[in-house]
Amino acid sequence: MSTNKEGKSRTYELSRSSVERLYSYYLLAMRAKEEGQSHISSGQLSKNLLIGDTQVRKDMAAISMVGQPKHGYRIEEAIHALQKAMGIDQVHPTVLCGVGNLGMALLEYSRFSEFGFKVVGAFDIRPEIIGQDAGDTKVLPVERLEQVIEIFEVEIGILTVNVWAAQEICNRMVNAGIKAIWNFAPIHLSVPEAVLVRNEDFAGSLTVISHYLRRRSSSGNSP
Amino acid sequence: MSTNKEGKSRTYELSRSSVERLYSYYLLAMRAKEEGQSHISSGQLSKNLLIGDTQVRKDMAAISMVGQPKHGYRIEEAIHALQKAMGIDQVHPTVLCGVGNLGMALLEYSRFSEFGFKVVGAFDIRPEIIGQDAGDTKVLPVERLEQVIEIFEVEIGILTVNVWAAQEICNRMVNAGIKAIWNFAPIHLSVPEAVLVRNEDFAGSLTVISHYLRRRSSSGNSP
DNA sequence: ATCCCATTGTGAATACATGCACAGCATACC
DNA sequence: GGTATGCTGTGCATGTATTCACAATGGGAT
Repeated sequence: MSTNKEGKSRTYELSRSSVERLYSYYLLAMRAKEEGQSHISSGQLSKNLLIGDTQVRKDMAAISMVGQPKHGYRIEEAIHALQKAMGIDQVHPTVLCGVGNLGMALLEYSRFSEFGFKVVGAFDIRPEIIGQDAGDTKVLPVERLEQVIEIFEVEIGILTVNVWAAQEICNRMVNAGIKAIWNFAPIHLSVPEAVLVRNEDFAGSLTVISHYLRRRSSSGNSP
Repeated sequence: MSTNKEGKSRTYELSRSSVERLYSYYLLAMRAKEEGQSHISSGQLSKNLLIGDTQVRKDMAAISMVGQPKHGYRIEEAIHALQKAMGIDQVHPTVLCGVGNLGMALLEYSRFSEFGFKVVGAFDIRPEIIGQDAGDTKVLPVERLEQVIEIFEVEIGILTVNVWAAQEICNRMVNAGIKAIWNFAPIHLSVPEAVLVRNEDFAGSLTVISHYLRRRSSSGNSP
């Protein structure tokens, strides 16, 4: 496919699960840099995470990083490549709908800016909280949703509304031009194929934990 | 292994990803029951989710459900089996550490009780919020963490503290006897093998979204 | 200049999850 | 009572992610 210098690129495809690991690499690389290291090896990266060193090398190869035998990857280069692959060197205008506890927590989540997520509007339907401060913005009435999305060319919608409102707000976001939705409502949203939906499924996690702790009630049906 | 009536059981192993789906089935089954249905089919379950009907049947088989040809699964029976497989028919004493915005949001997350998670203590280190209401409890000083865990035989720890405090609090939880940790800090905790850690990795989601929206800056290094 | 060795890079093997195709079955209808 | 039907149950095929095993590399020590 695309080539870079020297025709050496392999341009693997970067799988979904690889992408999810990139940020961990990034964090570790940043930390190592602050500690004055000039290189970082796949072994060093893997030891701090729960994955194998082979995996790390494949991921690095997938973002076109070339390491040096005996030294590892040049940190500066690695950080830059990771940022670029993740796309966190770009700013993405974002809106949030549903300023409940969770919504508010997310608005004040400092890490957003590290990813280039810039919240340009927070919306709710409840008159009593409209106008209140919420992170860097004020809470706006949900009627203004489309306007804000169009004016700021918003790309990302965070959905922290009630289940029953989720699909409707989702539709409005999509129609106004949003390209990705971060959904906290326990529902599978139906959207056009071009729109990315990322579900943050607390219920799944709670189920896994509960299942793990389940004490087989040896009673049951065998008297 | 274990057998139930008629020695018909197969006792498949229930995979991690199967477990994550159980709650969706449970929700749909409950809804169908409220609408007066007596049976629910794999097709009906799969149509409302993003998975195939085969998958549903395999999952149901894994929790020893036997369906009736032409009708599907008996709803009462299915709900009971799902509850039991998930373990949400049991109460799990829970503590939460780190009553920031996210912690507070979780404390007021109504869905907890559906899973049998009973928060018996919320802890923080900041004097200014100790004693404040937090969900059903008050915020306690973190020094009391071990006491509460031991007194109430707490099984679950929710970790919503800062990154740099996460491993230390985690250790204290584990030493006091906690069996599962729901971790919101972007770090891979090291724990004894017997302790379950479930990471709620916002960073992973943010990375996936950011990566998806990334505009290939066609500039770069080939001018 | 030569050799050593920690580390990279990758094809092949494995493990796992999902989807397909079809046999089996119990009910409802004729 | 016989038969058609719609759904279950499952072996097999497919696809994807991870791990294994090992060849290749090149800086640094001698």
